[in-house]
Amino acid sequence: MATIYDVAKAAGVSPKTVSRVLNGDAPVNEKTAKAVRAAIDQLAYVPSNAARSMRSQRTGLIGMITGAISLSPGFEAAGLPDIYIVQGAQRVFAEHGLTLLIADTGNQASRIPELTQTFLEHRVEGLIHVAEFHQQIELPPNPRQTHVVLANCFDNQGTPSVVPDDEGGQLELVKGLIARGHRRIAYLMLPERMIARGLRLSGYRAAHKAAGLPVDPALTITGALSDRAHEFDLLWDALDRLLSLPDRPTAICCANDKMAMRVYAILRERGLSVPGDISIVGYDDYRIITEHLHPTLTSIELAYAAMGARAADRLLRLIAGTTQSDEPVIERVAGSITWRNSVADLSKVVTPFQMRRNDQ
Amino acid sequence: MATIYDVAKAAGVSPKTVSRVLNGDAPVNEKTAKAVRAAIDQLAYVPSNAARSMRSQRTGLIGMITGAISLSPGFEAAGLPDIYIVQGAQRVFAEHGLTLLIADTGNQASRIPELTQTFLEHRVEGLIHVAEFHQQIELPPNPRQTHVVLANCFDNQGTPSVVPDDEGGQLELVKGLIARGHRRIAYLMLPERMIARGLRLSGYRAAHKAAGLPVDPALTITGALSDRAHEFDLLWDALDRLLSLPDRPTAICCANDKMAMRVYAILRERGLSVPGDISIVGYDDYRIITEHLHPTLTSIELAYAAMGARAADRLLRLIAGTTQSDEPVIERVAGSITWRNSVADLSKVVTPFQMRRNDQ
DNA sequence: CGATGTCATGACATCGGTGTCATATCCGAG
DNA sequence: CTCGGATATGACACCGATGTCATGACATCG
Repeated sequence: MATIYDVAKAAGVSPKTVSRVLNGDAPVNEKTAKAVRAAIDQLAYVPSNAARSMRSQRTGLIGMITGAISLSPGFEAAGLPDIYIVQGAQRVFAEHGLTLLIADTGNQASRIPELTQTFLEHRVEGLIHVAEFHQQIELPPNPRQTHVVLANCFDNQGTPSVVPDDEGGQLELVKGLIARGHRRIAYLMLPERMIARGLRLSGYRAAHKAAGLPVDPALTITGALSDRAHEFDLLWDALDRLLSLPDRPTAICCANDKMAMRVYAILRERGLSVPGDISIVGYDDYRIITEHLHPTLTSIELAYAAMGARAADRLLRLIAGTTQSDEPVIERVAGSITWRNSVADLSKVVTPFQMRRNDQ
Repeated sequence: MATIYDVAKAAGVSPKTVSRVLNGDAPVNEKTAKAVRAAIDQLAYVPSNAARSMRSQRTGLIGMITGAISLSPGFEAAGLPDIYIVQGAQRVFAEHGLTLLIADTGNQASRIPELTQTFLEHRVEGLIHVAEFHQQIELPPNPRQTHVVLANCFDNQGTPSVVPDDEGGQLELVKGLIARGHRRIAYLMLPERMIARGLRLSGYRAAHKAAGLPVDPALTITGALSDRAHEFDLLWDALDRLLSLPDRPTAICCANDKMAMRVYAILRERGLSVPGDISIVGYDDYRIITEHLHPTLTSIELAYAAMGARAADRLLRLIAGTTQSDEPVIERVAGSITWRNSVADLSKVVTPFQMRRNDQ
């Protein structure tokens, strides 16, 4: 591949002049510059980043490690949208002329040190760890040779993090249901060990408190298991308990859209209509489900792309040294709610005919 | 950051000896090596890939460009799993000690040249273009400075490609239905301009031909639009036509799982049961849908991870110069079918009781 | 007209490794 | 004892850019 010397020779100038044309860091006579550019085109010259970064100490690379980071495995991998975090971040970095290096742990936290080492060899200017679901992690005690930001996870070492606002999200969702006249709102929760479970439950309670409504413990039930086994039975039983309550709930919050999809099926099997007999909301706003289910499912997005972008922003500020001293270590990103047809508005009178029209 | 000179000084040896310890390319006295390793640990030394690759001319980097590559926009982005292609490829490259650089066009084909330029500056050893859905693309007439492989797309320049085996997939799917006693099989097709539409239709026909069955044109209808508008109405009408045929189909092939999900809803609305009254199969095996729908949906996977891995393999062989001369330019990857509860086996007698048990 | 400043360009060192070649040491064989 | 050969190590140049500094050609000003 052609070098800057080849170009210099072809254009009849010194390499340094070619460099100046490329970087525009000093005035070059227009005629000379034209000759240089011609030589560059003719030789299809592409400057070497390796050589450049040796002098400048800037590689323009950012590392990203995805996949299960958790040192304690055992959760079913969501397997899905953490990739949107990557996309969100990539977009921001691209705008700043930075290129993203990515590596996946393939579910083995033990591989993190070697991947980090590789990135350090490439002299990344910063590193983002992305988890598959909101969780606490523990990074190997790596001497911090570079800037690190965590996305969709956090640690107890004070590493800057960007996570979903689970508490605020559930709060808004339940507030919205209350605003639509619902008073008995059930909540099918995530598996026990998941961080989001507790946070969302707090949000659920806070919404009740804000509206002066009591929280009935009979309405909050675990709706999913971490190991996936017997999940359908669990859900069936949970709904059984909810529906046989003396004062049946008018709405059910599901821990995610997948669960909502199953709840649809179970309710249908029992001859109950959504939202006629009972309203359903999901979580994640996983569009392929929410928009294509029938009726379309109300849900709140897990703002993955936004989290990726925010994490990237944060890393850029760390690199630039412009981080505000009063920035919180953990930054929460809220997603927005899309109200679709799975929720009945009990505060208005709705005839069956109107309802049917609304739905699709 | 510490350099090899710092390490050499700390260990009381020459830089070259440190280099030898790192690379093991020449014998080093064990005592010396131990001192060097101690110095490396103590200084937290990480070798610089930039410096190394300047001499060795090997960067260990592979570039990947994702996003809509099509020069003719207008299709609804699948938005889904082209990212699994990235994962599949990443895994293979990691095994070979290569690191993946990724960039996204953000749906603008016009950005490809600049992204390619960036990768060339990083001296990638090869480049993979990934498309969001199976399509023909046209790469800018880039002087080929590096090896290129296409994934999920192909061109007319003879660039090595890895694409899904749409024809074979649909063939097997329909064959499977025929084997289960279905004779009237409808097919709800993809939008007109999509490559996969024609290929799958061929597969559908080939399966009929192989079984000696006639192909009824009334059974193949477009079930989706590229622009998403009025898609639900289109599907409703399509089903209307199918269900009012004198000899109603016993099975419907949907162009993808999303469509199958909607078909479920429409059939239910019409009081038809799946698979009691009619069997449904999807395409893509998008698990979050297929496994959680009720009844679970039979589908054939779009083997994205496998495609990524195959593309990576192919690129590695190109780089190594070990490509077989008789390799076809376009390599097709078949996905496997998972038969779930949405298909009735008409070749056996099934009582309603048994059916219900099978289902979940 | 000489001093000063600006513009355009080049010589040279340098970034941090590794390839090449030279050299020192030690061993056993002849 | 000498020599050939393996073993262990270092000196030095080089990969391809760019930062620093120097220099020559002009233009401007007092």
